[in-house]
Amino acid sequence: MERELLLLGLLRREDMHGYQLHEFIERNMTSCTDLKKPTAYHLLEKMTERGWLQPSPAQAGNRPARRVYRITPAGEAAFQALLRENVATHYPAYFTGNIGLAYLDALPAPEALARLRERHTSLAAELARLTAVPPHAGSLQWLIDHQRHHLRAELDWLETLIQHLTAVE
Amino acid sequence: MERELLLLGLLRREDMHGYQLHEFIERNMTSCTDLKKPTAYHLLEKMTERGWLQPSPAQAGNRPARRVYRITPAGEAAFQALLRENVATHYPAYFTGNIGLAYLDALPAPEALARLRERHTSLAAELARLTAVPPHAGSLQWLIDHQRHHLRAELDWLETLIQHLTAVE
DNA sequence: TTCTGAATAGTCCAGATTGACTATTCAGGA
DNA sequence: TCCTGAATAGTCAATCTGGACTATTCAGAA
Repeated sequence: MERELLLLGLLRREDMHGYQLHEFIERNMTSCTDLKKPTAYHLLEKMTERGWLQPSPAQAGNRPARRVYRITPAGEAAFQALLRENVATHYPAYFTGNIGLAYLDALPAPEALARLRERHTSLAAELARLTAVPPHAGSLQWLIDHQRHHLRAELDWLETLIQHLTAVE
Repeated sequence: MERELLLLGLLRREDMHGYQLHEFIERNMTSCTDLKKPTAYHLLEKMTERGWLQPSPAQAGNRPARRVYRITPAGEAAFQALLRENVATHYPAYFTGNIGLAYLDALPAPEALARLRERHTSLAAELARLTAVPPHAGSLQWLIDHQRHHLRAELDWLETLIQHLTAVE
């Protein structure tokens, strides 16, 4: 559902073909979703069947023909509805990485600490990488700001956890 | 992969059947994953085929026989490996709800604000609900602490966003 | 005692997802 | 010019996922 909103929103700004869409999402929207290429193509086909998109073959140079999608009025209507829903709702995020925390007591304390420090390192690196990104234009910047805020909070929490575990030895 | 860690970890503490496992996960681990019942059964079957679990039919009262799973030594080995990996790694969380934020400029500013306030309300309610939960025993408490910390950060961020948008009118 | 709705236990199958693959184009080096 | 590896564009088959379903048990109301 939200992946459809994502694709519609991009097509609203500009006609694009599948590869292009996937490329953009992978480069700029990794904090929202992890959309694989075949899934993107599948979604585009589905939305075309529904009449939300109008594909047209396009030739560029002598590359093989690509299917370029344009959003239809029905697609725009769907976008509007999905957007309103999305903005008004709080969607939970799932923390796969916390499953291990639930079983932390199965690990010898020193090893647990060592591994958590490893996690801390990659998390800090990720945050540093993100902080180095030059400011983007438009609403996309909110995504980066949010991600930064979120990673900062994760790092804080991880540090508290490590401190706690260190205290107990 | 992480869902397997989750199931193995529970079966390590106690033999259980599918319904029981799913029930527990739904009640206590919603912050880590959203594991549907049929998926849980599917995973249990797969792990059994791999030799990680040993199912045995169990009769309780005159209920229909249930398949009760016990973790095998191979399963314990898999658990250890998965746990170490999980603890040492930072897994990104995906914020489906931010897709809409990327397209916020497609909404009239007053409406965007109204909808974000709606989101704020449900987020605050969720946090309040969580804060009311009495402390749990053992490592599971980390999950609750983390979730609380995370929701607090989300709420802070949402408030900043709303303020920003209000300032621009 | 009988009935009803909730809880328990699990399954089916339609549809979503993705790892791995094909095939073409293109830039640059030898 | 020819070759190689990266980028472009998309597809296939196998697996994973979950909405909707069946069926039994149980507690309490009538």
